[in-house]
Amino acid sequence: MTGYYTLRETEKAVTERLGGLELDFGAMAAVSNLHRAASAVRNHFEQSVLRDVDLTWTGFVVLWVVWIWEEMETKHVAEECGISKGTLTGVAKTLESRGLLVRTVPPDDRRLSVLSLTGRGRELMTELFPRFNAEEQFTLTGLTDRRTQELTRTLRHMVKHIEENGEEREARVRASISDSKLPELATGGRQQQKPAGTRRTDPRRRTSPKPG
Amino acid sequence: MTGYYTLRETEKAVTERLGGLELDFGAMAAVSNLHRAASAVRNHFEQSVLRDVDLTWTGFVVLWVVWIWEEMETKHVAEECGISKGTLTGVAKTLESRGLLVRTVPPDDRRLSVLSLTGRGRELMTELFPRFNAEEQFTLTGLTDRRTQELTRTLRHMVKHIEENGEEREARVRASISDSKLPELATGGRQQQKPAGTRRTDPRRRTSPKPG
DNA sequence: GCAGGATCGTATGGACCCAAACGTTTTTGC
DNA sequence: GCAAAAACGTTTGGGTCCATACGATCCTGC
Repeated sequence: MTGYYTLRETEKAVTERLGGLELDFGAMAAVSNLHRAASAVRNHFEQSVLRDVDLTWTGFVVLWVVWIWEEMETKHVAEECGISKGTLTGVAKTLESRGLLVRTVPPDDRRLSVLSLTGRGRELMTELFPRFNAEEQFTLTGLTDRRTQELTRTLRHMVKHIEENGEEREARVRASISDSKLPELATGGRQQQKPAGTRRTDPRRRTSPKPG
Repeated sequence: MTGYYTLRETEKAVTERLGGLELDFGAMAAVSNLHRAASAVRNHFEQSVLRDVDLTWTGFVVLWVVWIWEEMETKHVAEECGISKGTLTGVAKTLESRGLLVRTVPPDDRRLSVLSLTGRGRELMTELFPRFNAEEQFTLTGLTDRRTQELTRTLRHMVKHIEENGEEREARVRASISDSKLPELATGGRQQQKPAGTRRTDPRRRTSPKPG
């Protein structure tokens, strides 16, 4: 039903492939199912509430954030939506062309750009969001309130941990990898020659979309 | 630290925006954190183990699936990876050009295309995957085995429910929406005029990546 | 045998997505 | 005051991603 192969078959195949190496299959299953579930949920929204209003997932999330906060600088919108500011530029342009959102430049700081919904944008969200929320409930059908809360708590824990310790960990991991033979293995010798020298300013996007 | 606004502020703002409407904030928080966590985890992998071997998330998942199953028809690879077959064509081409994977056409059915890793592809995964698994563990730091298992169980439950009931639900939701004023609202009157007539064959991608 | 249909992988177009580079505007240091 | 630095949104280039529309190949019924 779900996958082409069962869990047990997969684990067996992985074990064969990795022989004696010590692997944490529990962590593997958890992380794997995290992406599986997120993908299934997102797909469900795209195929139900979003499809006939012709909104992408990202477009909807942007509308949602701007709707909730009335108006917001693009930088913060990108952070809240979990996308890069460069991506947001394009998405906002699309939504603006459809008359759902406007961009304004505040006179006191003309570097900024502030997003806000149009009347029709607000009307759309007022009509759309309750349906969206109903599908959120649908995706959790069969779970008790207690289990849903436990799920939320666990996920929050992961997010917090990664946000607090991820950057340091990433640096360490990358250092270890660059000392290994992995890079040449991956590219086949012909190096990618990244300029790497001049880092400008703002890096790294936020980890995620929507509220807390 | 984490977001620009706190959870409580967000809920307050949502409540203001939706006044008396009945919303399930618990479901909202769970679904929201699901995406937040998935995004944080994926981002962590991209910035740690994948970055200096110059693999995208999707590229890695494709390699992983092909690695585990030795060789596999592209259709099934796409399903297992949670991407469309059209997307896979491009990704496979990229990986092939880097000498990590090869495509072969079986003589008995020349419509098919079968993927398998090259020697270097296998070597890469043997070296890379244990590091990947270590980061999976890292993302779950601080959770007991019991909580991790509970997380997995809950997520599996969601995936299963959506896979079994999603399609029907989506049809119902879309019917309800097309009876409402939402479509015109969203597009501003000027209809999108989708051809809509000729549905060919295979629709709908699989919901997810990686094992069970 | 041989049309018609089903199913395969691929090509295309448009949206998304990030990293990096860029130009403008504001802030900082002196 | 005024250059240098910082911060902003946007642009660009390359890759992913889906839906759709193919062309090619198998399969089916007659």
